[in-house]
Amino acid sequence: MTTIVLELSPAVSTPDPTSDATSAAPTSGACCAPIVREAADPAAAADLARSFKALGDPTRVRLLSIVAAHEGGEACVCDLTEPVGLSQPTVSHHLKILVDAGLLAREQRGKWAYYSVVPGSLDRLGALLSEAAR
Amino acid sequence: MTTIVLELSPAVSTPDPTSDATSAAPTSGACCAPIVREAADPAAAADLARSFKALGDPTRVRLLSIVAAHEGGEACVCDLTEPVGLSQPTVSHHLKILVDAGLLAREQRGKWAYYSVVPGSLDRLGALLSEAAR
DNA sequence: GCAACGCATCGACGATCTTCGATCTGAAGT
DNA sequence: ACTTCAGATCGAAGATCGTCGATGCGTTGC
Repeated sequence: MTTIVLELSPAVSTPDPTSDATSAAPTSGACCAPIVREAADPAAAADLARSFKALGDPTRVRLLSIVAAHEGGEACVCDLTEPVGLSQPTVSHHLKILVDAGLLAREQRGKWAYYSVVPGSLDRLGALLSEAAR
Repeated sequence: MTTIVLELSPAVSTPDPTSDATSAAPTSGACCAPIVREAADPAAAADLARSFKALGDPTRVRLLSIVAAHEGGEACVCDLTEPVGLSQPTVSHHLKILVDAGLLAREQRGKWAYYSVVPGSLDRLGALLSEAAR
């Protein structure tokens, strides 16, 4: 979901460059520096935060890593429950969060449920970070 | 802190490729596919998760964006408290979390505290994500 | 010295999250 | 049909988080 777009680029009409507020405010003037670019709007920020929150738990990072480390890039729950040392319901819970975040895909084949990393999902997040740092 | 390193590359001694476990398990065999690469160890995963958790809150994403949008890439608390619509203690709390995560830097100049984005910090996280997706 | 200002810190409260055991749902297998 | 197995879902307990008002600390100005 989500079409995460972080708009940082469009320059906001550069306000009158009369007062140079960069070099501190010596006496009484305001501390505030003018805004040069447009900040991310609340909706985009919430969207981004939702994705990062899914990666904000050590167990989920490990699950993602373990899935990616498996041959074919997929693994079932029984492959994951032991390496992380948590109960099966807990692992299922974390996997659901990663699926909801669009980072993992779930496919049921017979008795087992196979999880795989959604191609490009991590790259997309990484690109957003690099772009935001510009 | 942190020297976050996510080791996903070093191929673990490819186990005997006798049984092809990729194409499901038709009858009784185990569902498990072998591990091809080494997964991130718990310490690295916790380190990564700590950074992502700092970005896992909408307010903090906005703060980071607003700071970056200011001229000179820095802003004081009084610049941030109004755009996010939260109390000053709350904003200070979020800023501290971002500083602890190594994403923001704090510099006190006279009466005001100026926050700026740590150069390369977001790029580093983004690069780790792209690498992990390989 | 004293008041005003910017900001950090300190509890405190409610909300959310992580984890578990217990239970439910489907798919194989006998 | 009944049992078995993989996995999801369901409360519940405990921990963590986000937010606030109140307060403390350092700097600036009178």
